[in-house]
Amino acid sequence: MKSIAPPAPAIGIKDVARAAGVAPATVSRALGKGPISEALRAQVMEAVRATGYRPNLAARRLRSQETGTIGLMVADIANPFFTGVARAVEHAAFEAGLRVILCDSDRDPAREASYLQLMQEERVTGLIMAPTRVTAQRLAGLALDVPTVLIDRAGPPGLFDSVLLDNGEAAAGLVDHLVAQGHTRITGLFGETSDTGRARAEGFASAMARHGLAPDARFIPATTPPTEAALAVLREDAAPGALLAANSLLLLGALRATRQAGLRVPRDLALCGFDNEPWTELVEPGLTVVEQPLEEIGRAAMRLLFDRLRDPDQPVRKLMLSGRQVVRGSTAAR
Amino acid sequence: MKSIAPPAPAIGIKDVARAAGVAPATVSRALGKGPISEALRAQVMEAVRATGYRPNLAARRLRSQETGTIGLMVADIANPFFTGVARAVEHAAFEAGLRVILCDSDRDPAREASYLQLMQEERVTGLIMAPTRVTAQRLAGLALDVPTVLIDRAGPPGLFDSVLLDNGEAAAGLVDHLVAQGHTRITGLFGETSDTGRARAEGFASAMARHGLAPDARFIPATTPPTEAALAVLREDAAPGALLAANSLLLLGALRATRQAGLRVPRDLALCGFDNEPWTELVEPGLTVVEQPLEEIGRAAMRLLFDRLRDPDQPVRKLMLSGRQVVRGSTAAR
DNA sequence: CTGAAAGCGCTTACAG
DNA sequence: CTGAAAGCGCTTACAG
Repeated sequence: MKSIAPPAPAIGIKDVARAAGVAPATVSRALGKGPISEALRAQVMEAVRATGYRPNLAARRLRSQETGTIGLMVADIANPFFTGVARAVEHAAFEAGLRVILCDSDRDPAREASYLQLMQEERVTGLIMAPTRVTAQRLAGLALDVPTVLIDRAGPPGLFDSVLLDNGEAAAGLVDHLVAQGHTRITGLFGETSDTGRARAEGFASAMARHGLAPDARFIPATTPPTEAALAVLREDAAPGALLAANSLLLLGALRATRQAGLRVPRDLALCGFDNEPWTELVEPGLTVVEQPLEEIGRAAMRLLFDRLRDPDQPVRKLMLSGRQVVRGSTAAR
Repeated sequence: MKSIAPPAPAIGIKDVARAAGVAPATVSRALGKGPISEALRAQVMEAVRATGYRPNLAARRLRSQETGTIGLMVADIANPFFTGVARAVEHAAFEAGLRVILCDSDRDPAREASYLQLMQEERVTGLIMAPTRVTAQRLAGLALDVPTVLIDRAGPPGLFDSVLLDNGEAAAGLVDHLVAQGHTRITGLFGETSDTGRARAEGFASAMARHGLAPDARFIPATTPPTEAALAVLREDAAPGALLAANSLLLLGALRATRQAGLRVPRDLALCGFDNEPWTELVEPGLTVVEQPLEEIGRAAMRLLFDRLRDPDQPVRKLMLSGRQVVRGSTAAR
């Protein structure tokens, strides 16, 4: 039995040129932006159709030295934050006629290094990346010769364009809201090894101070199960009246802890935190959260990248976007 | 002020060859798999290090006619189903030394067509794709000359390798479970325009018949808000004792409907459906669902693709994976 | 095992 | 506006 698919006839620009009765260069011009008469262009396009020609992007890239490709490196594509950003980046890229190579680092610095190497071999037009803390620090000494925009973490000061949530402002906003609801004993739960956690803790502390309250910030090691961490706090003698969880894992842990402790929200304890994930609306009562503008973060990253490509020498920019406070039942006045 | 980054020195294989005192071909062999003495290889590697050389993948691809690239086309990367599959595909690709180009079709046939064209111009090694129904039908006449594996939808019979959940079996399993809990009046909610919905409806109907029960299957148009659709059913005179929702949107709608109707789950109504999304565990009571093996779907798709590349003439395969039933409070016996 | 030469499929100065 | 020629940076027969 013969193979159905022949071993690829491989139609090239020369075949099209022959079919159209023109030079290969003319075909290239008809397909691209080169100067060409309308008559010849139509003639060429017809030949393209007749031959079923498809440009070979590898050849085009090698010759033109432009890849039209964006690298997108995230820590975990299954995380809704990165998924949302990735979606926006992909869409912006499509509209700009660019391809995106997806790199999921899995929060593994070795994978990040490997992918960084790949991005350079790909000669990507630009890179949008959410580095781990480890890689972010290494970035300074890496001599990355790819225009890069960092998301979620700014990296070494002054070296990379970046876009991130205004974490301090967002945490402060949550404090303001809790205080407005009559709370004074507020405990904040923050990721210990997270830059983002630090930034949120600072906003938390300064807002508490502004209200003349004592900030009770707890830094939770990544190794401690969030539910246990929250439970420990709730069982202290001077248990808080409100809990602010600095990321969705901690918020989920806090919620589970309230259930295990038999506390009613918001009656016994107010609860709020970060990231407007679907489940935060569906639990009863719904949880008050700060929503990150995922779409806008992705689009802004692309915008910064394009600006950088246009003018490589412009000053480095750090774009801070405001979160949106979504108030739900978990912080209702008692 | 001068630019910090010089206009790219562009170190090529010839520069490395000169530094190592060998021919360019030798450098190529040292970097690749060509036969070479250990001494020369070491010599070359040292020169590579010294010069900071990075291979140009566009050139390598053009010459070798191998791109080492996988196209991944999903309907919506923000959908947890596709996110999970994408993650698995990305990881499998990384391990195999392949890159993945992410294509989010946004369920838009025009975008799909555009991306399909791109994949061919990229000369991707293979394509893994979740087509819309429209594109799935067109696929037969498209003369796609890229090895392709379909996910989530099998497409034209016998044309493409595919991997999907055994939807009929999964729906039947849910029916069996409900019946075991004592239910007889079971209504199924299915997406009207969805192939997946059809397959689940068939499993639903045959399982009901097997139990000697009358199947009450409702096909909900995509234009009808899920909550309203479910509410309408719950307000009928002969309201069901159990609801089976064939996708997570319908399940969410059903949940909201029970709340709006003031029904208690599972006391007044049992509820179950598809996709083990985080919120299904967090609502009270937790919802009984069928979990799709996302990781395995992605890995299996890659496996089918590799097999196809190895042997292009082997028969087309349709791989059906079993879902996992996650039983929670929403279907507890009353 | 090693080198010199050809060529992958395009685009782009260079002439006309 | 059009064509002939060169060359992007590699890999791979082809000799030796």
